[in-house]
Amino acid sequence: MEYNFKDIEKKWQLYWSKNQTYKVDIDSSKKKYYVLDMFPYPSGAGLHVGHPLGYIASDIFARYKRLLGFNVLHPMGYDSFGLPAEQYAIQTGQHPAVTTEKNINRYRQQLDAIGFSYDWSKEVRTSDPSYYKWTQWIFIQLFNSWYNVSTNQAESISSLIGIFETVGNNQVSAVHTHDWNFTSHDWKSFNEKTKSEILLNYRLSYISDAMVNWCPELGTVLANDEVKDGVSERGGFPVERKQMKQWSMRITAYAQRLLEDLEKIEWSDSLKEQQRNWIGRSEGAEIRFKIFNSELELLIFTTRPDTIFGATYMTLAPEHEYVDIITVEDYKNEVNGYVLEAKNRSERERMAEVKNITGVFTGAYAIHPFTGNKIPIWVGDYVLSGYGTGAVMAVPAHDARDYAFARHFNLPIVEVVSGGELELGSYDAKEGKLINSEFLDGLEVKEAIKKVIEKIESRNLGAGKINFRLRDAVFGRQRYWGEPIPIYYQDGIPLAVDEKDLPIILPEVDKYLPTEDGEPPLARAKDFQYKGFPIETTTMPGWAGSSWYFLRYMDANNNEKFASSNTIEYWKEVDLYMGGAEHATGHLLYVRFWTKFLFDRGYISIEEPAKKLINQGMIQGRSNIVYRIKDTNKFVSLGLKNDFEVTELHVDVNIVENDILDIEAFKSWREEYRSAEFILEEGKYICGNEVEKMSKSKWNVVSPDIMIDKYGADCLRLYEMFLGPLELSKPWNTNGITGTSNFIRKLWKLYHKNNQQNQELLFDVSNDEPTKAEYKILHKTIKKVKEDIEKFSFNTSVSTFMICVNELTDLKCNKRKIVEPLAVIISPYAPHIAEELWFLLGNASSVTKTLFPEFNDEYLIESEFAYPISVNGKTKFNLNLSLSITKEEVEKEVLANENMQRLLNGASPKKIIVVLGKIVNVVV
RNA sequence: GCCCGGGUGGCGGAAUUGGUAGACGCGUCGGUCUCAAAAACCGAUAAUCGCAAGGUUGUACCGGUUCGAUUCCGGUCCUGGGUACCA
Repeated sequence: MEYNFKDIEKKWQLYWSKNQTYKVDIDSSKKKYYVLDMFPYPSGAGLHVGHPLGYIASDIFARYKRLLGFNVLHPMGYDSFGLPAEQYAIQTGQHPAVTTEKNINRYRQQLDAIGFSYDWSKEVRTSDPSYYKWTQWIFIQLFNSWYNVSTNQAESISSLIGIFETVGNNQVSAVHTHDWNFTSHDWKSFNEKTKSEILLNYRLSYISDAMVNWCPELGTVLANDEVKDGVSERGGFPVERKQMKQWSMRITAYAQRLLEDLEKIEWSDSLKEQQRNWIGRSEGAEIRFKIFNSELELLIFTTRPDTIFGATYMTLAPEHEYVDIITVEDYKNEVNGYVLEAKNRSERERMAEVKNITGVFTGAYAIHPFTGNKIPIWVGDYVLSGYGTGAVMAVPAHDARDYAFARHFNLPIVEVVSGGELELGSYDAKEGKLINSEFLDGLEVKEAIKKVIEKIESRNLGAGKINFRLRDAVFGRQRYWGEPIPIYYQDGIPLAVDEKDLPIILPEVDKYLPTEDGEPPLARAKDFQYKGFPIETTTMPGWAGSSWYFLRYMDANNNEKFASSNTIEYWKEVDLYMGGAEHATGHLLYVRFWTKFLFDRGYISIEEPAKKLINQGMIQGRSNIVYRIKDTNKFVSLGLKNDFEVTELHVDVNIVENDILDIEAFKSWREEYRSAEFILEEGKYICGNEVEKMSKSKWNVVSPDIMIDKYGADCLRLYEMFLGPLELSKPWNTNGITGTSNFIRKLWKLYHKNNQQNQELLFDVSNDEPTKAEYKILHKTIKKVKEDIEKFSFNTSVSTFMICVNELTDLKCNKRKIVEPLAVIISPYAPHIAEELWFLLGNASSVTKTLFPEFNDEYLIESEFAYPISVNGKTKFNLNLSLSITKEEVEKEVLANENMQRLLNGASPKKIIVVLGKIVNVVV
């Protein structure tokens, strides 16, 4: 009988769970290694084949590290708060906790079937009160902290209050929202409410005004994702942009450190670059422009203060507070209309439609601080209110967007940097000499920037400034299914709930919708109070729970602390973090932020959550299409479809194999197809295909269950790794799975022989000493696979296994001394078959406790001699040749090789490539 | 629009990071075995010209650097992810 994966995989999975094989505890005698997967959101569709890609890769690495003797923490859990469960609850009335629980159970079954080596005793669920108790606790720590710029760290709010009481805030250098000067005397005279407002100005979690997508019809705030073409995706109701009081997190306090510390971690350059761009540090200046006939001054931020003499107009964001104030009467109608229209377009839309230039003149003018010229003030939606000061001095000669705007509205363009060969406007002039710029004329750009900032500062027109694109993170959500924010309001003053009273349990509500007056769903809860005062009714965002979960795994069942200090000290940070690149600027920034905060406040001793990060690519769906001839129940095969007028229909990919439709399965798939007829090609119905996002509605979701049932978990694991480089996105297709399936069967047959009588395969290994050739095959494989695992190049190691098994099969090698170590090196990839093989070989213990075999170089060398290459009588270097070639042949080939001749006078070749005794190429 | 990826046979992908392009697997074709089929095994398989030996062209497209480019540089096209309340 062939390899019976069903029985064997079940047997070992049971064995692992019974023996708690993968349970770990801190062990100071061993080096630790922490392998973490980004935990999944348990969706109703179940796990699909895309999920395990990263999980298999990290599992391979975790198992590999165990084989090397590390104490490996490899946990798993669920990011179980989220919007889909809430949407489902709104539709069906089922409590999100119920559906979430159901989904989690399904996920767990599916994960178990793949044979992961997780320590399930450390499972976490973000929606579990015993977990979110600590999420709330961290929120309170943030609420009770401020960022001291002088010490460059977060400190307790009580130290700030102490400073206020003794000296006021004049000497305080803190990250805050509004400027507000007061003395200690003033402070003492403020009432509680004022004090509270002042402190909120400094706290790391605070209340602010934030722009949101408000849908009056649904009475709720929508994600940009939920808004399509200006209307809500759900229901199609109009959506408007609106300011709203929201809880926020002062992540901007950490902008510089988040930027700098990227140097300390081994994340991919592209991901670091994305974070750098997201943080968007830019050096420049803030400059005040007087407004003509007004007391007001317009504050702008520019990265190019040197081009100030090229500023020919000003542009305000439509949301800018001055728009309404400065607009001249005659222009009011037009400006108001424009602002109203711009307001309801999302930032993304506004930026995306850059070719569609719009704007209006306000009728007002600013005064150029150096020339005294009147500069028209415009409103344009290419200026965003959230960045800088929401106002720019436009220098059309040296900025593409300003240029386009100026050309469109016929505004003057003054060139101030010479030396550009390119056309005006497309020339950003980062280098060159200043012209038309009075005291800056003749200076290089860099010098000019310095000089103009000095001038601006000395004349008190503004100051040099470092600006970040990063914005504070809006933290409140008008949703039900999230962590309650542990704040209550006493006479309108927000106060933190006492830590000993945590968690604030998510209350029951009659409906998961906002109230009639547009209050969040939690406002429906009866007696949602603390000490008789109302509790905050917005909840935390999805990213809250995931911003610290890596710490909870260390000590998941601790009721006294989020994790005990000795576990935190032992496990420290994640050594390998595996997850999708789509989290580059969301989760991966927030988790770094919270980690730094917890470090500042002394709760942990690490400043970065993860040393090394690998992004696995996304697996896309590969849909299959059938073609129904219009107004019939007749389906035509792909190659013949052009002869007919057809409708394209998605067909369940599970009843299609290699694009060939299983006609019987199709007929019973749906009632309406029972009597379907087919026009075939060569007796087959060929389906079309398309690569798209995996989605239930496209019938292209492939669940691992079916694959496991058909081919086994090991086969699925090998196949997902074999599919291509881990980091690349790729469509799922099962066309090649027979390859890995064949490999497993071949491996099985390698140490089984056929029983002549009943065709049974009998276990059969020999104790003979392997030959040199056999050892070579083994050690070649060990070397390659080890290198591949360390490079996360799992696809090529699967190839290596295949070559190895093919070669051993050719030699009919079933020797124990080869098969035993082979089982070990295969075990990270295909743990079940490896374990079974190990067991058959008479080893009781699990392969997970074995050491990874070292490769031996001696077996890899075939023949070698060093050949000295001489130039002008001097020996320049030795060639090490590893394939059979004679001295005479070398001489002949070296002399005959043109490249060699040309190169001998220059640098030394590193390598000469020799094939069948011929030098074919030279590496310098 | 902006930021970050990717583009190599019929298909998934290799290529020691500048040195024999196409490893390995799938598929297809041919063969062995069989009454037949399946399975298994063996062989062929980038395109093109040629009976053959062998030649030519080939890593999205255009150009550059180099003795030599899939690899480095400049530009273009297509495509995936992110774009701040999806997770």
